[in-house]
Amino acid sequence: VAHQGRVTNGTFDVLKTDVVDAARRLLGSVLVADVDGNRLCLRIVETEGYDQSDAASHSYRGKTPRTEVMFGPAGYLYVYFTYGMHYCCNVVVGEEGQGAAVLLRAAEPLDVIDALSVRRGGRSGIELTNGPAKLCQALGITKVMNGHNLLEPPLQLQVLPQLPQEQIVQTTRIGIREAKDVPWRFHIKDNPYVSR
DNA sequence: TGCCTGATGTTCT
DNA sequence: GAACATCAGGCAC
Repeated sequence: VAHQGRVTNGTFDVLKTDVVDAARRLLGSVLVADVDGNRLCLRIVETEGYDQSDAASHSYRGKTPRTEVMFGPAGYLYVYFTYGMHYCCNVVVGEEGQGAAVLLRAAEPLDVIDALSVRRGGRSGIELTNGPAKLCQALGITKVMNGHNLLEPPLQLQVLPQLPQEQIVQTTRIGIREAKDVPWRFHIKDNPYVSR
């Protein structure tokens, strides 16, 4: 993996697939984040898929200024602001114009970096990154990162080979009102950083 | 351990 | 004006 070294992603062609497949593919993949001068790797352990056919998705009612990035090419970051105080981030997937993205709900830090704890108000352990807004706060992701190309610093994505099926748990999504029964949440089995 | 609520601003009806 | 892809702290059990 890109530990301390160079990230070697050519393209995100592997993400030009349906949202469920992409959400599974992103589990176990690695984020490489530059936080206060440190290069830090995190393993994605929980994802949720959203696409235009889906009443819970921001893209459901078509392209707006807010959702424009969702309709762009795969491999870009879609960041939205919610509940008046939190940011959440998604990886755009599928073909351009499709309006599909995968919410990153939790990740497991592979490096111990104090900067993460500082950004999270002195918290530690699973509390650093076990939720979508916590993850954004820990990594310093805000609206200025909306539309960021994930091939480039300060936040890069390395898509790794898909995990074996027996390590993946599939459930309904969390914290939504519409389309509650759509089972497009995925997480790594028994990983402590998974929310709930 | 689990429910309830306040914080706080953008988007949509 | 209401809803919202959330979180943290408080209180009851």
